[in-house]
Amino acid sequence: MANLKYSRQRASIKEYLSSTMEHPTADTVYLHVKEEFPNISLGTVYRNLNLLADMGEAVKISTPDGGDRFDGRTEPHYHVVCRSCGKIFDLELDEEHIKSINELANRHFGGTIESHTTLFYGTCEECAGKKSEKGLK
Amino acid sequence: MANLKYSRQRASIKEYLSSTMEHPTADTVYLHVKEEFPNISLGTVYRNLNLLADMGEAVKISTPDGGDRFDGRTEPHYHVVCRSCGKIFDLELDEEHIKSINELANRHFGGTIESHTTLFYGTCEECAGKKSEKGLK
DNA sequence: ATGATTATTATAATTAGTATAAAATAGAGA
DNA sequence: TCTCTATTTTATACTAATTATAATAATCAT
Repeated sequence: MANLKYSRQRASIKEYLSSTMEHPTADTVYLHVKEEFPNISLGTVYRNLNLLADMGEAVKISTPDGGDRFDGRTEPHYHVVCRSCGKIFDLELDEEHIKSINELANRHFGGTIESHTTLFYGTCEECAGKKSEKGLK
Repeated sequence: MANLKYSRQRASIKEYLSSTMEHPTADTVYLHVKEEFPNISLGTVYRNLNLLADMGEAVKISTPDGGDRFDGRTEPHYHVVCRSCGKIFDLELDEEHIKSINELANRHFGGTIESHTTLFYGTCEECAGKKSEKGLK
C-alpha cells in the first residue's frame, strides 16, 4: 500500500531517536536534525516521527503536560515522568509481566485488547537526591 | 495556600463529570454546562477541570490523538480506547493489582514512584460486533 | 450590608500539530 | 546514464487545543 521512499532526513531523525535517552519532543528533534539539515522543515519532522511510530520503529508517548514525546526504543517498556524536573525515564519490567497485563485486561473487558501504555509518576533519583542502586536503566 | 471559593459553574462541571461515563473532552463539558449557564466561558471550563484534577476530584486522561479527556470517577482504574470508534471505556482491575504495580515499578526504578496511568488499546465490544459477557463495566 | 478576595466572562494570544502547493529527490526502467 | 513518475521536502498557511489577561461579577467573612 504505502510506497515508502528513502530520505536522508528520515534516516537522520531515526538515528537521532536511537541515539538519545532523552525522549525528545518533535521540536527538540527538529532543532537537533536542523544541525545536519539546516533547511529541514518542522512539518517534515512531525510527518516522519509519526511515520516511524506507525511503522513501529519508534514510540509516541503522550504526556498530560507539554507535547508528545518520541522514543527510539521499541521493545515493550514503560516510562516514568519525574514530577519535579519533567524528564522521562525508561523503566524495564519483565516482558512476561507486560504481556500478562494485556491478558488480564482482556478478561475484564468485553472487547479485545491488543496493547497498552503505562506512564508512572514519581520523583527521579536526581531530584530525590538519593543514591540507591536499584534497577534503573 | 489556595483559598478556594465556591462557584456554581464548577459545581455543575463536577456534577456533569460524575454523571457521565463518556470521558468527555473540555469542549464537550463546555457544550453541556452551557445549557445551564449559557454565558459560561470555555476558559472557565478548562480552569475548573484542571482544578478538579489537581484536587483529585477528577482524572485527566491524555490520549495520543485528540484533546485531553476527563473522568469524574477517581477510584483507581484503567481505560481502554477503542481503535475503531475512539470511545474510552473504564476498565476495573483489582485494586491490589494496581497498587502492586507501583511497588513493582519502585523496585526497578532509582527514584520513587507514586502512581501510574495505563491506557489500553483495542476494539470495544460494539465495534468488534461480538456479544461476550466478560467483566465489562 | 460592606469590602476584600476569588471567580467568571470575553477576548486575545500561544502552542502543538496538520494541510497544501511548488520545488526537489529517489528509484525504476529505457 | 537519462528520463520519468511517485514520493518527499520545504515554506507557509492554517486549525485545534489550551492558556493568559483585564474588566466585571459573585462569594463569603466581618
